[in-house]
Amino acid sequence: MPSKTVRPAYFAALATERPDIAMCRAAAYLARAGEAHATRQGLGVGQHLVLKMLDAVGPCSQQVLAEELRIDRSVMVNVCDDLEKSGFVHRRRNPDDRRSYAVTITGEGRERLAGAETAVPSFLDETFAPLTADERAQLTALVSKLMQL
Amino acid sequence: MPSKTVRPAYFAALATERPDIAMCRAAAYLARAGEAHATRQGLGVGQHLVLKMLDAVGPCSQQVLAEELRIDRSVMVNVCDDLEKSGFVHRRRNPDDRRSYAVTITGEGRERLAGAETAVPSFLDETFAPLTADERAQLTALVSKLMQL
DNA sequence: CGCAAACGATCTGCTGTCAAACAATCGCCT
DNA sequence: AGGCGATTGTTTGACAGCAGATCGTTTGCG
Repeated sequence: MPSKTVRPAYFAALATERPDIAMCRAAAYLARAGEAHATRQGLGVGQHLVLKMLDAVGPCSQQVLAEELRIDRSVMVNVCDDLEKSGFVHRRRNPDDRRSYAVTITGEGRERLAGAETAVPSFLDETFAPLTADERAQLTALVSKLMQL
Repeated sequence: MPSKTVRPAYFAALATERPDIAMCRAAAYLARAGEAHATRQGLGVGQHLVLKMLDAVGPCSQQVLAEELRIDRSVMVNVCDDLEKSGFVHRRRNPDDRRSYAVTITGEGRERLAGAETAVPSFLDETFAPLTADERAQLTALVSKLMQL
């Protein structure tokens, strides 16, 4: 989208000097786009990620979900509450350690996840449109290395 | 920092599949590090950026500062308030357009900025330690292109 | 067995950000 | 001239994220 004003464009200079600021601003843009896409789909970003992880690795405690998805515990509570209210997961006590829940995805949850997943590629194509597939892969690799994965 | 548990490490897989999520998590890490560094220096991140831009391009309205630095207008109000209270900037009405301010950096503000700037390189070296200088430049270039700068 | 420490889930309070509304001012248009 | 939409700075309300305390449960250790 072209900018209507031909201002000094100081931000470009700042971005080259402060990669941390540039990353934060880019992430804010991505977060807004993702949130908008998620609400269009009627499924929150966190909810989507939880369903996706449960489908991939099986039942988990909220603790593991929170740590692995980098979502705060106290936020995970509400995410799982909403998912349970919608019937996409069910929580029952882990018989081996009754302190923890075994959060499990339901059949209905799998269907919901499948529907949401089909919309992801086009969303990524839109939001990462300025980058080629190769550049996108480079970016992913660099970010992963930054976080020491 | 090594992780104490050798869990499935699902996040690494998620990061390769969802670059948007990976970017958001990395940016959150950077934001936390930057905020911690800023409070150590006693100058907020936004305040630092405003001083830096004023020093680079001269007096600006809060609107221009907000748009260029990607800070919300209603946040910029408090940032400029604090800077003015500290004596680092002064606001006077623009005589040509009395709706807007001409926010100007003071001599004291320049001194404060210079002190804060000297601490930036070491901060960047710490937070971007996993990346080489070349990779850091690649990352910056990719992020800039993503935001179409 | 009894008790202290640790852990998982939840709740509460605080902080920061953003959207929407509002007053003052400007530019435009007839 | 005058009216009306747009812009600038500000205030307010809502909401997400996070730190810390709480409650129930389990584990370890004498």
